[in-house]
Amino acid sequence: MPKRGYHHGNLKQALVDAALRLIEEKGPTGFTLSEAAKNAGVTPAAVYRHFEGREDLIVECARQGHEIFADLMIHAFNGGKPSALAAFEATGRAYLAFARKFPGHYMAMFESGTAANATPELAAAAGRSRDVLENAAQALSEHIPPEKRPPPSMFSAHIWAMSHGVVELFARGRPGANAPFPPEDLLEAGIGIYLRGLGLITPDT
Amino acid sequence: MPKRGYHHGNLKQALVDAALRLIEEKGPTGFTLSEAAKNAGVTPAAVYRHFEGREDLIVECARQGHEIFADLMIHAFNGGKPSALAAFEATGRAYLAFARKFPGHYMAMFESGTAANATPELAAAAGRSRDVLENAAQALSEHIPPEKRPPPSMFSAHIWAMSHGVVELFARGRPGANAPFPPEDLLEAGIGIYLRGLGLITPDT
DNA sequence: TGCCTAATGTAATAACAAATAACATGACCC
DNA sequence: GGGTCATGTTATTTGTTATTACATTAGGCA
Repeated sequence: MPKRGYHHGNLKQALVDAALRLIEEKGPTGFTLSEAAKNAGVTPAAVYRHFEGREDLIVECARQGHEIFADLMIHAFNGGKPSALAAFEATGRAYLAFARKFPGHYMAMFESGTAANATPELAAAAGRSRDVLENAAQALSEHIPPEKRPPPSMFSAHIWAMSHGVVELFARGRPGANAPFPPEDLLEAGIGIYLRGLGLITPDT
Repeated sequence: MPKRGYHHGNLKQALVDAALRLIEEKGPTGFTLSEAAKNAGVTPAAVYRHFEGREDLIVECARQGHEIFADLMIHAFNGGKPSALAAFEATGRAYLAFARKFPGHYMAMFESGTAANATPELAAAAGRSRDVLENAAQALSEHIPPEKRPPPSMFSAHIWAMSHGVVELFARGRPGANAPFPPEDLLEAGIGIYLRGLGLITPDT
């Protein structure tokens, strides 16, 4: 490898990557700015050329996470094909897949204790990922008998809440001991029961 | 009150109380051992007579939280009276009420990044509160047609996940902006739809 | 080409927190 | 009244965040 000179070349992203690895490894609490700088091969003070401080670095990690998240969800939803229901369930699975595949991003987004509106950029990215879920709920909503149709934003909030709860409580080592079930199965069953409650799945079996 | 002398009298609990106030105010990340000590009227080093360190102090906050939590849930469940369904719904409301009324405890329990099995005492307390929910689910489960009856532990996991998700995402300032609905309504509606999906609420209206 | 300037990284330092060790005080017991 | 141990303090070490002043490189412009 060609030894880099005085200038790093792409320090900003290198710092974000280092921070993500550290957050994934030691949690948002254990993460330190100094260690991220060291892992990027740079002194702590250099970080301040690109970020306002520790908090701002975490916020950027969260922002990038929301961008990836929204893209994944859009891809999973796939414009509502082949059916509104199938697309919706794929979106639910994508939620859990994201949490599994990008744990550093997920922790920065939801477990770092940073306000979602810390910066306008973060708020915009978070809004985008929320809209994806809400659109999926909206599309599926039209198959619900109107008299028992909740507002789509409530519908999507329920799904988001259950998904997030499953991730937080059962896809890590959180409560009593461990998950009694694989989180994927737990979430899929939960969403299935919920959709049945809305009349979206016929109680055939 | 008589000014205390060299000895505090009940420093251990005073430190826990100070820590809880600080966690509630500035989040588990912003909480510092030194400030908790100062708020309790004592030097930072004194803390180490009662706790192994910062982490251990948070763990004790979480443990006390689980004890309160379990007591509240037991009281809400009320032995399954007047009906299994009513008792179960009361338990769900108690979850949210706990998060509202004891935010410091709740954050220490679920947002502090401490493992739930950090100490045997914490694991025991966490197990107790989990059992309460599971028992409530078990009791209600017997009203479900056996062929569509999920294991009670899965049932309770779903409820816990949705409750936790609602608290985390919509009972604070987390995502895009704010909750589009009051968290209480959101959770009650979500649980209602879920129970309908299980055939526990007749679709009369 | 050779300087000028802005961007980028370093060194030095201050303020603060965690943790530990050595010391001081007072409560309790005989 | 004296011993002893739990409890709290002072002092110190180490590590982190953040700031400031300084050094180096890249790239534009004559």
